[in-house]
Amino acid sequence: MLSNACKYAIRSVLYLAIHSNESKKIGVKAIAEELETPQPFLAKLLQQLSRDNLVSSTKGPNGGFFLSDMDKQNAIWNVIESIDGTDKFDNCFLGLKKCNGENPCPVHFIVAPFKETILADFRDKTIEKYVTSMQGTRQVITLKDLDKL
Amino acid sequence: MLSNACKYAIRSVLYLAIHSNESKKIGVKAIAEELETPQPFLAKLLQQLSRDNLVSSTKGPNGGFFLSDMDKQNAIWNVIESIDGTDKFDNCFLGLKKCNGENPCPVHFIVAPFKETILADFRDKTIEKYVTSMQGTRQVITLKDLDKL
DNA sequence: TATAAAAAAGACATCATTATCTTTTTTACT
DNA sequence: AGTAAAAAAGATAATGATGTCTTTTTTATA
Repeated sequence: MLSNACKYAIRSVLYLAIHSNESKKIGVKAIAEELETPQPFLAKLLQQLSRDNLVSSTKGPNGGFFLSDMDKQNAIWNVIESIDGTDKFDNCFLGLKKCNGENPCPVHFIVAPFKETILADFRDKTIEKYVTSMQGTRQVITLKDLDKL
Repeated sequence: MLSNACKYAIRSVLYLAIHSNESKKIGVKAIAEELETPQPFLAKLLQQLSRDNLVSSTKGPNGGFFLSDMDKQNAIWNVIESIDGTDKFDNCFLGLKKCNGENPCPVHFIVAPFKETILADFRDKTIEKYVTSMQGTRQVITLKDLDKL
């Protein structure tokens, strides 16, 4: 569904939302170690997110990445747009060019409700809200890739 | 979600389920033209499906591919196993190695119900039943890739 | 001002997917 | 038997995703 790149990016954004702020910036190295993702690859992704104003950054000593309060008003959807593009969410599960309620593929009505649900979540729920609901449960730990628990 | 290869394969199987039988075999060329997929690539996929006994074939003049009644008792799931493998269905949407109800990623409870639904459909509904429900509506036409309608 | 730390940028390497092309095997039919 | 049609198999090519390495730019601070 999502590329590795996009998964890394989403997890980074959520990680930064939880652990960083204007006065506590975090470097690529630390983020990559924490999320257990390839460091130079993640650097590219953070650059891209930075270009699209989804994460903030400062260069130089004590520099790093962080999420401003404004950044936290973005949605996961914006991250997906930035890294993968969102075309795939429009596409038919079986790859048909014209597939819709009028002219459905054999799995259309199985897949369509899910798309609605997940798209609504990704589009409408801000990063900030994600953090809130993560802190409600103990989901914070699960941003890591590994099974260290 | 599914690779192109797998989408082509599923559509081919459904196409054969509708249009072929023991005494009406169809060649790769015709299938590829009908579904508008790359012909030599589709040939590879049909070979793979044939090795896994998901489609039947005979060589030589008047040979071709077809679905026997037994073949029609398979599920879409078997096609996915054959072409893509089904690992991706076990994996977390955000790529976390340990993600489950006990230890959920931030989107776990959004994604999990869908997985159940679609997996049940893919695993338990036979090709034959797919054909029946396709013929109930007019979904047959939508196996094509293009918007000719 | 010099230095070092950090992101930004660009070039390169690797791998899987997608796709094509060629040769071989099988088999019906003349 | 010979031929032609079709799948099966194998080798090769093109592309995009993934990942690494090196250089440049920016900036805090000694």
